Amino acid sequence: MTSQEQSLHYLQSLGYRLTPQRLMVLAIVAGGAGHMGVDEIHRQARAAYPYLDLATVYRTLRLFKQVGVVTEVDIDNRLHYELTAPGEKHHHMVCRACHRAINLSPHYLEEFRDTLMREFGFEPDVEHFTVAGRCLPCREMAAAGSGTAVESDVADDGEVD
Amino acid sequence: MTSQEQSLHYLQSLGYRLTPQRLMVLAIVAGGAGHMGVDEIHRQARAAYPYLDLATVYRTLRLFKQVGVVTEVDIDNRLHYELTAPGEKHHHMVCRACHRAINLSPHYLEEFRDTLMREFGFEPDVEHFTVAGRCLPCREMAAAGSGTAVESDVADDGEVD
DNA sequence: TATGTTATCGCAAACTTTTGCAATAACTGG
DNA sequence: CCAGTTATTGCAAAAGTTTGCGATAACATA
Repeated sequence: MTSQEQSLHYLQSLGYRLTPQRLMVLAIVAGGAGHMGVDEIHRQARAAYPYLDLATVYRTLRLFKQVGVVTEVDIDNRLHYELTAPGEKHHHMVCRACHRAINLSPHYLEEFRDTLMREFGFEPDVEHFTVAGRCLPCREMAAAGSGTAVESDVADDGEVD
Repeated sequence: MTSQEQSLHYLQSLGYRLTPQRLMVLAIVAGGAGHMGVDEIHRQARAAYPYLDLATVYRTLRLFKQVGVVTEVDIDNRLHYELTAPGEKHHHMVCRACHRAINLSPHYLEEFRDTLMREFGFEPDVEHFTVAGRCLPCREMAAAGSGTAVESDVADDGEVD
């Protein structure tokens, strides 16, 4: 059985119902390469199933995230989702200049997690983790010229309002 | 000169203008104990200056954060701000069950930051950092009974929709 | 297969945060 | 102290996300 079918089975075992909307959203997220924006998921889903509401897409993705089927990434204040690949789990570093997301192996977080557990009894959600910052290309660009490693829209730092 | 006056001076030195709105917001955030929600800041500000718009509050706080005057904390999907205490800088652990924020010394992040810089050239924003997770009281409560260490509203995990 | 229970959906509206724009006010130089 | 420049404001509206609610459909049981 495919990993999609496994996910659906798992949902059902938790008492959630299998609906065409959920199948649809799962298929689309599984089909897309990398993290997809919510609106893109919605647009694709509506192509096949025109009545599917945006709110349903949000609710479905939130559920999928909760049970670990997808991973949520906040990119420039917008939610994005990707299929959780069990076994190749990873975290994200999101550049605040170019908004690209770079994968990060869980290895880099294990020690941090252990420390928090030991010192505070605080159990961090490290099943997924996003760090904001500045990526290498953008930092070099900033050092040299005016700010971003990609040509797209970017609110650079020095500006006023 | 007080730390508030220093902040204002600093803003001016960066070319930003000193407006009554900015003074007001700064005074309120400085006066409040701990992190304050945006609406609470707005409410208090309007008591003394009724025309102050919510958008201005958001813009002002974003500016303050950008220049390092305040620290932003995301608590349960809502922005909160507190005065940045230079010298006693700290990060936050936010419990996803009770939504309380626990302070975290920067010490715990230095090594993580160094690793990311060394391995990826990625410079994480560790001037402020928020980790989501579950605090000790909530975890104990969950192990025993129904989920949260405080009586307030909480979306517990097991529920559906 | 028919029936009951209730999770889920679609819709509309709320909520939080951001943005465009014209009017205003803070700073600058004379 | 006055006039010019332009950052900042208030307002209105957009954008992204969440929520309430009645209707519907998925699952369980008989």
